[in-house]
Formats: sequence, structure tokens, C-alpha cells
Amino acid sequence: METVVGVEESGRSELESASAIVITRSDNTKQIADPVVYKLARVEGDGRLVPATDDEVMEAEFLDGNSSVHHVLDNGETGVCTLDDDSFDEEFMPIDCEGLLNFEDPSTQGGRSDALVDTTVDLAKLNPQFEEIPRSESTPVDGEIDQSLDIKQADPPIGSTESEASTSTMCASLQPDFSKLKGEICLDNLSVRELQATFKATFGRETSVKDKQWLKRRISMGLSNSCDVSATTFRIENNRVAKKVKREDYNNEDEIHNEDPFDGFGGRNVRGHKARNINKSAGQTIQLEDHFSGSSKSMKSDTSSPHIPSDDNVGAKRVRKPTKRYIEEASEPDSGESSGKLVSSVRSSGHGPRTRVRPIHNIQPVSKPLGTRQDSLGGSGVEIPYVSRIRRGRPRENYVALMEFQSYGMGMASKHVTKSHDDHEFQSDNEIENQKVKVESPTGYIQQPVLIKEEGENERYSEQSEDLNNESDEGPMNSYADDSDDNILTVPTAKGGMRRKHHRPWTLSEVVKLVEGVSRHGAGRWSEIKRIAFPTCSHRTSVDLKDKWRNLLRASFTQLPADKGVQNSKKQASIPIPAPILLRVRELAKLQGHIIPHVRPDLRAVKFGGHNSSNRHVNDIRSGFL
DNA sequence: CTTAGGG
DNA sequence: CCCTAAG
Repeated sequence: METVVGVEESGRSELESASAIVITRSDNTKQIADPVVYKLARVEGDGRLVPATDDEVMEAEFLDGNSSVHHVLDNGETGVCTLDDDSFDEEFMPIDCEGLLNFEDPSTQGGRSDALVDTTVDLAKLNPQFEEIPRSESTPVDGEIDQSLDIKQADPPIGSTESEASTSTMCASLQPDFSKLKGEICLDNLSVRELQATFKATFGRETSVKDKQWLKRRISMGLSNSCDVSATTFRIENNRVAKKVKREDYNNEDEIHNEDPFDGFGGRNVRGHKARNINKSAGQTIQLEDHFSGSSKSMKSDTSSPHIPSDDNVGAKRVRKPTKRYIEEASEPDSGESSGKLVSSVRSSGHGPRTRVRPIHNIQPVSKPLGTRQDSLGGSGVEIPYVSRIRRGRPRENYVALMEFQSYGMGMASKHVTKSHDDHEFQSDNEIENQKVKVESPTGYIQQPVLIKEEGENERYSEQSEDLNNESDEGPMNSYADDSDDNILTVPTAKGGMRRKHHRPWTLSEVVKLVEGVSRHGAGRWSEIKRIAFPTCSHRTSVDLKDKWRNLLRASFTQLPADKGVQNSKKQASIPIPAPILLRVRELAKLQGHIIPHVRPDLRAVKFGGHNSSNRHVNDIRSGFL
């Protein structure tokens, strides 16, 4: 007998959604060495099963290795949930897919629609760019959405407790007890106004929706966005964002920080390519034997770096010679001021080794321009290359982003399971935004000239052409799997280096992923984190991660204490990070023995000119310095 | 190449 | 984000 344990949809738009790949599990292969075998079959439109082609099998294997999560249910069945969208990134993050597992019997589909609805939401929030997607908040469909939400909340998905228990062990992560302190954010207690503020803090944009349920739901999804709630230390229960305090035994990735390097030898391969995420906490084990050779390197230094802040080494920073730039700046004779702005302007005018502003003819787009066009820019009448299929910059209010993620990510997610009941919420948003886009670009080929200007700001143009219309040149996977935005426009520097062009605002889910990564691998192993948490993310270099973490630290230590002032509403225009995340950042920082970026001006002022005695005195007081 | 830190 | 020094 065969049981469908998971459904993975290969299509990315309604046009090709007729077929789905069904992963079946055949029980007669129950053997010790290989207890679970997946077969692939394709369900044609008429419902018959067609054996999968080799390509599909390969594809499924690929998926399995990269983003699938094995769920072990109490009845011993094992499910695999794969997602095609960006959640490729979340190799180590369990993905909630109970709803999918419930899909095993189509006849019960109607009866379980509640659970399935919830699945839709879960899947949708896996989309990391979710919060970036602009939507008009006061749409006429709000009422409809609310109703559906109510239904959802009335009946939580079956089996969630079970898998929650199992997945929660994956990330029990070394949280101190104070996580109980402020860790609970009860959305129920917030007023509409507060909810709106929280919404803004979460998604970075205002909302005018008055409906509490809607707001709570959205905020919940936003906070847990991109990775399963149970994967983080946040958990959402009945509109409550709670921190996890659960800490049972866990023996998977988190062991990196454990003592015994040999424990869990074969089951965990954190960095190996296609490392399986094996969750054996429930006593069930999926044995995928082919992998216990690969992890040699990943063990290194696991034992030696327990991140314990030995209090004499905490404050020791790497000594650093003054940089060239510093010397340059310091020795600038008659600049009159050291405001720094001046220096950069000097460099801009061509003095420095590299210039920040490129002359327009120096631009050489990475990808080949399809054509050129005369344009008079600043009256110079230069030839400006058309660059197609390159979108630059993704400001929060970018319709293109929405289009993509609606049809590729969320659209897919929602129609994943729910065909019977209407796909409210996202679907409706989708339609609304679709219309918007159509208005925006009726031809679909509105191409903006590449605007080369000084340091961005006014070059927020997006080439929203072929992404929408021309899908033929892409395999079904590439379109959304490769993070949909690999082509960052970079400009060549004089030294031959490439400089990225645009600031890409960190999305909330990226932040969450980063925090997760830090909690797993420790702050400092940025390349590891980059590989694990952002594998397909071509932007976000490890340096970026580091920088962002630094910013997060700063934010968490400054903004956190002054939390009472009901969301410092207008102050933060840029990146309002929800307090829970900041909380976690802070506790992680503590855990990893990070020192508080204290401002100690008096110490700084002394330097080592000649007042060594006083300096040492201070050091004695603060036994953590030097 | 990766990390840490300053700008 | 960019740059650069240090491993």
C-alpha cells in the first residue's frame, strides 16, 4: 500500500499547476537498512498517477537534501515536506508542515480544511520576503479575510502538538531562564493602536487596518516568518508570541556547542552538502546512511570554542594598525575640518585611489545589455545600455517583488493544498496587486534606462519586464529557487573590484535567519552562517551578516531598555526590528560572551600617552578589560 | 579566503 | 555598505 505523505508542487503559476509531484511511500520496502523509500509519481490533471521521470527524481532528491524536513509522526510514518521557494535557505530550520501530512487521504480533505488552511499560512510565512510585499491594507476584502481567520483560529491544526514537540527539540538552544521574563508578547492584550504599531515594527510599513484578529495574525506570521515558529525560540500559540522555554534532549545540529564531538556522528552533518535534516527526537529514526563519512571538517574547533566568556579575554579586541585611510585622513593638512564628509568628497573628485562616483561611460553591466538607446543624461547624450532582467534595488514598495513572490512563492504555497476553499488572504492580495502591476506596466516591457547617478537614491528604477512575461527560459525551479534576484547591479571600481550598488534593506526574516544562524554557530562564524542560512542568497555576504549582527547588537542594547514607550513610533524609519528579536539578539550576545558596546569615553580619551598608572587603575576596577 | 573593526 | 588589516 502506498501512502501519500507529502505533496510538492512543481508549478509556479496557475498555468502549470495542473500536475503535482506526489511523494509516495511504499510500505513493503520496510527493511532494516532502508526503512523508508520514496517513490515519485506525478499526478496528472485527471488524477491518475504517472511514474516520475528521472529528472523529477533527481529534483526531488535535490530538494530533499536541501530544504526538506523529515517529520516523524507518532504513528511511525514519516513525511517529507519540501518547498520550492526561498526556504531553500533554511536547511536547518524545520518547516512546519503538519497540514501536508494530513493530506494523505484526499477523502478527508474537506473535513480537515481547517488544518489545511493553517498550513497555507505556515507555508506562506516561509517566504522570507513576505514582509516586503506591499499590500494595500484597507482593501475591501478585509472582511472576508477576517472571517477566514476566525475560522482558522477556532480550530487549530490537528497534530500540531505532536510535531511541535518533536521539532522544538531541535532548537532548544541554550536560552537562559530569563527568557521567560519579557519573552512573552501577548498580542491579545494590545490595543488596535498598539497592534498597528507592532505591525509597523514587524513589517516596516504602516497599516490602517483596525481589525485586531487580522493584525495579530499578520504580526504573528511576520515574527515567525521564514522559518517555522517552532524552529525559533518564538512560538505562536493562539495569537501569542511566546518564547520557548522547553529544553529537552536534543541531538542534532545544536551539538556543535556540546562537549562530545562524537555524539550523533552520522546523524548530523551540518555543513555537508545535502546534509539531511534528521530529527530523531521522537525515537523514530530515518536512516540515510550515505552520509556519515562527510563531516570531518565540520567538527573542527567544536570542542575548543565553547564561547565561554572567560572574563579576562572579553574585552580584548584585535589590535589594529591605523589604516591607510585613517592616516590619509588624519594627515590631510588644510582640510580645516575632520568632518569626514569633506574627505570623502575629496576622494570623489578623483584624488583617492578609487573614486566613488563613476563616470557614466565606465559602466559595464555584468550581464549583457540587449540593446542601447540614446538618452540625454545631463545633456551629454550618451549611449545607455538597456539592461533587461536585472532588477535593481528592491524597496519595500516595489510591485515587482510582490508579483514574483505572490505567484512563485506564496501563490504556490497557498494553492499547495487549498483548492477547495477559496484562497482568501494572499490570493486576494495577489489579485489586487496584480491589477496594480498591470496598471503600472501595461506592456510589460517598460524599460527604464540605467540611471547612473551619484550614490543611488534617485535610481530606484526597476526593470520589471521579462520576469513577468517571459518564463520560458527558466526551468521550473530556477525561477524562484535562486532567490530570484541574483543579479545585483554592481559597478566596477577603479581597482577592479566591484561595488554593489544598492542598499538592500534587511528583511525581517533575513534578520531572523541571521539570528538563528548565530545562535547555532556562534557569532563570528559568518561564512558558516552564510552557507547554511543563506546558501542561495548571493547578496548578503558574510561581511554583511557580520555588519548586520553588529547593528542588531547595537539596536538590542540601546533600544531595548526604553521599551515602555509603546513603540517609538516615528523615530525609526529604517529598520524597526521587533522587540522579541532584539531580545533574542541580546541574550545571544550574552551567551556568546559579547561585551556590551559600552561607551567609555573617559577610557578612550586617555590613550596610552603617558598616564599609564591611572589607566591601569581603571583596568583593575573593571576586571574585564585587557 | 575569512574575520574583525573602523568609516 | 565599503574598506582594510590580520590571520
